[in-house]
Amino acid sequence: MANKRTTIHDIAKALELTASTVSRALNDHPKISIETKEIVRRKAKELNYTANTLAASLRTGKAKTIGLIVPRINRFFISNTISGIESVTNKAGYNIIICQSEENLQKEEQNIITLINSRVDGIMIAISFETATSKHIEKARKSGIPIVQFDRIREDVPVSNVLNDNEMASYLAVTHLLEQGYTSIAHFAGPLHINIYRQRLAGYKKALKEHNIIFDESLVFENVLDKEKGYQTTCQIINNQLNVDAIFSSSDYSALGALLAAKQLQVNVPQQLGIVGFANEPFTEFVSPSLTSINQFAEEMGATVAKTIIDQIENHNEELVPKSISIVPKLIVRESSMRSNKFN
Amino acid sequence: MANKRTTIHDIAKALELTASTVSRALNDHPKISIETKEIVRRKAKELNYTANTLAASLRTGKAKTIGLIVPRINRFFISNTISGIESVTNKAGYNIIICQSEENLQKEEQNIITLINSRVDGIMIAISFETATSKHIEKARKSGIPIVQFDRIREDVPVSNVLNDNEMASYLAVTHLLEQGYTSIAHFAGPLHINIYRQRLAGYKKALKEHNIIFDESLVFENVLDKEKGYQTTCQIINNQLNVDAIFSSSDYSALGALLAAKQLQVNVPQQLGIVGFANEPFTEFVSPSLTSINQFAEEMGATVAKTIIDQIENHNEELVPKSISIVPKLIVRESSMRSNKFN
DNA sequence: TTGTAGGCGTTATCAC
DNA sequence: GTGATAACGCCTACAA
Repeated sequence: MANKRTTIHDIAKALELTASTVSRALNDHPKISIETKEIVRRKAKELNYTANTLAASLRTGKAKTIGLIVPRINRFFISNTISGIESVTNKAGYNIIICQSEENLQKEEQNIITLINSRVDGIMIAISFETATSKHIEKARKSGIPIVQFDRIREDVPVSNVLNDNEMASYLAVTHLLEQGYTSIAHFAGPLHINIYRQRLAGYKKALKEHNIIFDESLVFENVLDKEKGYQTTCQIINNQLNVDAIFSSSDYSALGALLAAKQLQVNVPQQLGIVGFANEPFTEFVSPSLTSINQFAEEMGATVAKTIIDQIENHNEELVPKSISIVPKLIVRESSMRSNKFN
Repeated sequence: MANKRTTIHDIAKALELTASTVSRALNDHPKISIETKEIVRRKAKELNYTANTLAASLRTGKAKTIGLIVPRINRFFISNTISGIESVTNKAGYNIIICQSEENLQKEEQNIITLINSRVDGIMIAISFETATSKHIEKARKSGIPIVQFDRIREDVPVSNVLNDNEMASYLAVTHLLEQGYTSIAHFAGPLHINIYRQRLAGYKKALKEHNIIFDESLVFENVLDKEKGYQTTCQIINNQLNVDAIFSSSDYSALGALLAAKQLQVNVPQQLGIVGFANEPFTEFVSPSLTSINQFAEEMGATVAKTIIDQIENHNEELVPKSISIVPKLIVRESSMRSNKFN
């Protein structure tokens, strides 16, 4: 086993050169002769030299590493976003260090500290459900480290964001339901202290308003994001004979729960109940009836996030103006909301 | 903006101490008085000090960082594995740097170099489809860096592995089909130069043998892993009237393709055709009929991978004996393979 | 075109 | 219990 790794000094010694020359040769410095570069490279390979990025980073102050904080890695949307991020960062020569907050504020705060200690060149973050403060992000920002927020963000932190246009997405979804002849649309919302769920609600309201339908608060069910909640809430709606002929859900999972409840209670989807979910999870295509949903272009979002932070890192204008980049999601119409086909 | 970050020297100066003392105080060194520790900590907080892990790593030779190479992050099984890994590494104070090989050998080789340059303390890897050589992994291993392979591995590299017991899983699945009265079972395999697909085939053969069914090579379809391939292959099987009454697939996606083909060609599942997939993707539960599959306990696998590499890093016995850890997956029986209920 | 010297921020090893 | 000093491996003025 190689007890000690070869350094540029070893190469220098073997070649009767100095470490500086070796360093420059390896970095393809213009003022080093081609021959020197050649022999240095050859020797490096021969001695199994591998550069020590750590030392270089310490010296240059640039770690060529970007931190990423997400609530959970194993979510369809998130993992696809990460995939998009990695593709871009990798090409640009950056590593990414990934942390999960596990929807926990304390872990998120700890993650930020860890990343700062690792001297990452920037931080990309999607906040946890619990994150109802901006202190930790502000602290990082004030320390001068580039930050980009995405998807779930704190709107009071003046940094660049990459977001889906959630309001537009909802608007499209609800408009679609209205055009299909549904008139009394319930909404399954998430926690409304999180931007994305607030925006989805806003789009829902906007579409209603445009169709002169009065917003009925009792049709908004907060915190209905998983299958069970969706199932229970839908059972309630049906059993209590609430006047509801469609559901627009902020989550495909609760939409699925709605579907299962309807099936069980013999309510026909889409005839008696239209359903639209959110996120275009893979299963939406395969359930029966297939589930109308919103495709969020996660990989593209990830790529945009990565490009934004890299741009910020490399063109570090002191007076950086935060950008807000919006990606327009797409409504994917499927069976669960297609009533008109059969009627018209 | 903080032009320069505070260092232990700044703290030392402010307190009329030396950097060594500050360093020791911050690291809770036993020989530093409690009072000193207190004032140092206070001052550190006051000056917004954040430790520079880079410098410490350079000095100690330990980066407290582990590299992870996977084919793609955005796969259900992989992202869940990563989640399990992160939970463990985080708790143990390690960062993880994630790279995607994108099923590409060249990228995988590059990833290894990058990780070595970053002086990671260890590497966890699941190889790409293209990886038909072990050179790059061997090179890393010989350089003395701890490596753990998982899921998709090169069997000729003498390092520790964490694997699903794919053979057992297949065996369970096929035995289940046989017990349901299916007698002529086709197998959708993956590329057979990859261990997991070879093992799945082996389990398939073993179950057949035990039931005295002669293995028929023409019923094994290699490289049928996605929905389209599954669909096409199943259409072929049905249209050519091959004598097949069940399909055991190495992938839920091709199993889904089989399901769709059967539906379209009016072949009843499970009565005329039993189907079992692999991986227990979320959609398997929701398609109709629901799909029998194999649950792989990805998070647990990830946790095991992380524990294994950390153990190896921290108890670095020169003569380390590679371990092979096997996790037994679970057969999840659903509608697509339950014929007996209706017959018996 | 190459060499010299110094420092990035820590920590380890001696001293005292 | 604390201080002085050197070293981890690399990069970069500045000098030659």
